[in-house]
Amino acid sequence: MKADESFFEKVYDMVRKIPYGRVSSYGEIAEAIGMKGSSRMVGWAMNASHSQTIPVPAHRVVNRNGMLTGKHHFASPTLMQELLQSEGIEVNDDKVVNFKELFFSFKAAQ
DNA sequence: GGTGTGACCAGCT
DNA sequence: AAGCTGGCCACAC
Repeated sequence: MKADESFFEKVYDMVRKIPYGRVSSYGEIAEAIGMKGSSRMVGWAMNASHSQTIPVPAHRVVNRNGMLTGKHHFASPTLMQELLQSEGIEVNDDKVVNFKELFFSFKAAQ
C-alpha cells in the first residue's frame, strides 16, 4: 500500500486484489482504504476506472446486497453479468448468487 | 473556495 | 413493504 497514491489508485489497487471468482462490496473497499462510510466515493471512483491503463475488475464490486447496481455503467448493461458468469459466479435477477460465500473481505485477507 | 454530483448505506416514515 | 432523507467525502467546474 503506497501512501502517495491518490484516492482513485487506492481504490483500483484494492479492487485488483479481489481474487478470481470472488466479489466484494463498495463499503468493504471504502473501509479497506480508510474511508469507512464513504462507500459512494468508491463507486464514483469506479466511474473513472475505464480511463485506467491497467484493467480494473469493477464487475467484481457490487453493493451490500450483492446486487449489480453498477452494471448500467459498463459498455453494455449485460456485460457486468456476463463477466461475472465467465468467472464462475452465478448471477440471477441482477444479484450475485451465493454472494455471502463469494464475498471477499480485505480484513480477513490480511 | 463554494457548489454540485455520485456504481452506497442505514435509518426513518 | 417501499420510498425518502441525510450523511459520508473526493473531485471537476
